[in-house]
Amino acid sequence: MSKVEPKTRHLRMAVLSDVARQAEVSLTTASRALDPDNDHPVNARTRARVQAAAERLSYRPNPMARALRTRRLPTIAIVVHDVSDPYFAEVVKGATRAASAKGFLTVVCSSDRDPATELRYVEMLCLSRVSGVIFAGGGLEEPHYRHAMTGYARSIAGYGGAIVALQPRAERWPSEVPDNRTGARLATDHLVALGHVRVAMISGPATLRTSRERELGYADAMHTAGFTPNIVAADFTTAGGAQAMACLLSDRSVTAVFVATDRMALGALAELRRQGIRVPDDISVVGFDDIPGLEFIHPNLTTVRVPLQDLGAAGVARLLQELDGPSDDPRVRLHPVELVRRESTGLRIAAVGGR
Amino acid sequence: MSKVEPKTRHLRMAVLSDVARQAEVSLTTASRALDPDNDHPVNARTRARVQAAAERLSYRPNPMARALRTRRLPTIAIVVHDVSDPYFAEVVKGATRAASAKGFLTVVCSSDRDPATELRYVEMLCLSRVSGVIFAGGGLEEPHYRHAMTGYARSIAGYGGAIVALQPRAERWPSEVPDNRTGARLATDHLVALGHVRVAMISGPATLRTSRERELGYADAMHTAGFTPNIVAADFTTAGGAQAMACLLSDRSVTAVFVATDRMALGALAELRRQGIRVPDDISVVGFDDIPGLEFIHPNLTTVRVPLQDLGAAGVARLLQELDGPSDDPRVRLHPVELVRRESTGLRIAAVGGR
DNA sequence: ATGCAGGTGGAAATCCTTTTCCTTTCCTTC
DNA sequence: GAAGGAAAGGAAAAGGATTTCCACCTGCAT
Repeated sequence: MSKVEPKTRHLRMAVLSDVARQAEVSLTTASRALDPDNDHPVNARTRARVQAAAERLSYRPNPMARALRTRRLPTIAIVVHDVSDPYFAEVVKGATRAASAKGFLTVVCSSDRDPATELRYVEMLCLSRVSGVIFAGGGLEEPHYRHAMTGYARSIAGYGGAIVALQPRAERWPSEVPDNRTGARLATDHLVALGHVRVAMISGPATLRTSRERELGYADAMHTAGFTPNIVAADFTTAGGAQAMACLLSDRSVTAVFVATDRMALGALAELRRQGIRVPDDISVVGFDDIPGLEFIHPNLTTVRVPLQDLGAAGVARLLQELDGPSDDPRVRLHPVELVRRESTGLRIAAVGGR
Repeated sequence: MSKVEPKTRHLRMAVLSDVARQAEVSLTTASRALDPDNDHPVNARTRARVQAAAERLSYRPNPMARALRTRRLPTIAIVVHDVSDPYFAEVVKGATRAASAKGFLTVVCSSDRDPATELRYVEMLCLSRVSGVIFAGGGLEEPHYRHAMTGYARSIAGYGGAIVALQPRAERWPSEVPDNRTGARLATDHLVALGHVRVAMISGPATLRTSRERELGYADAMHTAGFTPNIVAADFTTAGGAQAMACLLSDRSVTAVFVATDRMALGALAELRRQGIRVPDDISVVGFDDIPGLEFIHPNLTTVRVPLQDLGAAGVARLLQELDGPSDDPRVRLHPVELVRRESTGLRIAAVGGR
């Protein structure tokens, strides 16, 4: 009598055959009528009837059964070095938001910078038949793992999955990457424009292409200014940044440093404070990435803004597009970056005897 | 002649029937021999033979087929307010690591603090038949969504999935939560021990139980000290923290502030710097959570350490345990927290006319 | 010799959807 | 009026594992 639903409503969810029965059509027709692509020959009235039945039973197709048949899950994966690194956290945020808008779930794989862990993740992903994998960090540049990685990549392609990179990876895969080279040039030019001559750079591991691209931009700018580059390599960690800074300080003529990532710049800043060197009065520092939270460190870091969330979202969009079949878009799409001036850079004050 | 594998190796993966054929047993026996639980009556020699065959073919069970049958995916989900908030990022990191060690993938759902988004996520999760959901943040306290949420929760339980909370949630679900009350007491006691009398608190939204628990701890400590509590509510954002701080500063007798989260404390610190008030000389500040990166802000924030990664890992462990059947463990497990003294708190310097 | 218990393992059902293949119907066209 | 073709929709297979039900065999007690 009342409108109360039967208790069992929630216990057993409607399946396609329920819909078919209710609409008095076969399973086939029901499936076809409900196909969002709508490209099957089914009578409009029949379709409406099926859709009504589905609606009434609040039918939702079982993703697992569907995945079993279509060979892929409506899920994408994003692999990063470290989810709790603000850089990756932002990228992941952008990616999950974009994915969920398209009805995809996102699994995140944080490799902790360990190639073996990353490889294990990729194997799991491959087995799980996720629709695609976005490499935001990692991606196994190490030659030792490259072979295994290639195997998995092939296997993913084999079942119709796609791969996208958000970092420069030798164009093996469709990529959405920040314009690292231009960004580094912008940062260096800014320091040069402020009158700095001995501009050093703290870079990342030489094996990572991101490091190399940023080094290239720095070198470009230094060369056009007629100065000689001075690069010291660190490892993309804050501790590494601090150490590199300390090492740089032995050369008392350095008055400006371009640091390849904000995280390392944070370490550099900490080292400078420890040694009682004022920023920007004694030394100017510019970072790269514009990770969130920079407004709480002092002095506020001048840096190069990378549209991190957009990058994540673009990765998802690209992945979905790849899934629809290969397009003729450029394989590598560059995302523009911009210099954001804050407090850590200032005019060089000429002084006797260096610094 | 050579040991090179046939080219097709990667194209078609071995399935159970291949293993069965190779081992000369039926599908049934193959399945049983490979069951990790090892609780089926199968002859040791037969089992060995099957396992050898599986090994040889590098067989991996298809998770989708398995999921279709067993009604759940070897995947867990974690829902948070915001993945790029360091608090959640740490929790997610701990969770993904623990999950992957057990062969589970982790999907992360970042609700951006929007109940509707969260609800959409939970529906997707529910449909996807993930093995379980961990609510690290969110969880739809809003009465308006509570009903829908309860429906999904029931549906998850319906197919054998589990739910775990990492925040105080009225004991509806098994929970792993930080000992908020003790932590707040520790923080307040610390300030009192330093000679502060007018100790104020900046708290979070009144609807969140985390806020309330921390308020309770603060009030406990103030009462035992014989002082009167003074709470101003903000919204857990940095901007909110700054605003609340500004508001508190109108009372010139306040010399110490306990802030319910580090993020808000960062905002408070920024406001203090803006107004030229020295920390800890003029005002002492203590936070809560011990999010990473605090070592880069100045002064280093004294805070209450919450074992964030452990919390995430504990959530996963609890979830997996829940999946094995209900245990008789206490429903809510409290995780100990500890005060970490840094630079933002100091002795109260008595002065004439307040502060 | 008969009966029973317990260890083994096979056949088939099950999970739910998509897709292939096929039949029926109806319309067009020569 | 026969042939050809398109539209509509049904039956069944496929996808790959787990699980239920059952049969067989061995060994032991009656």
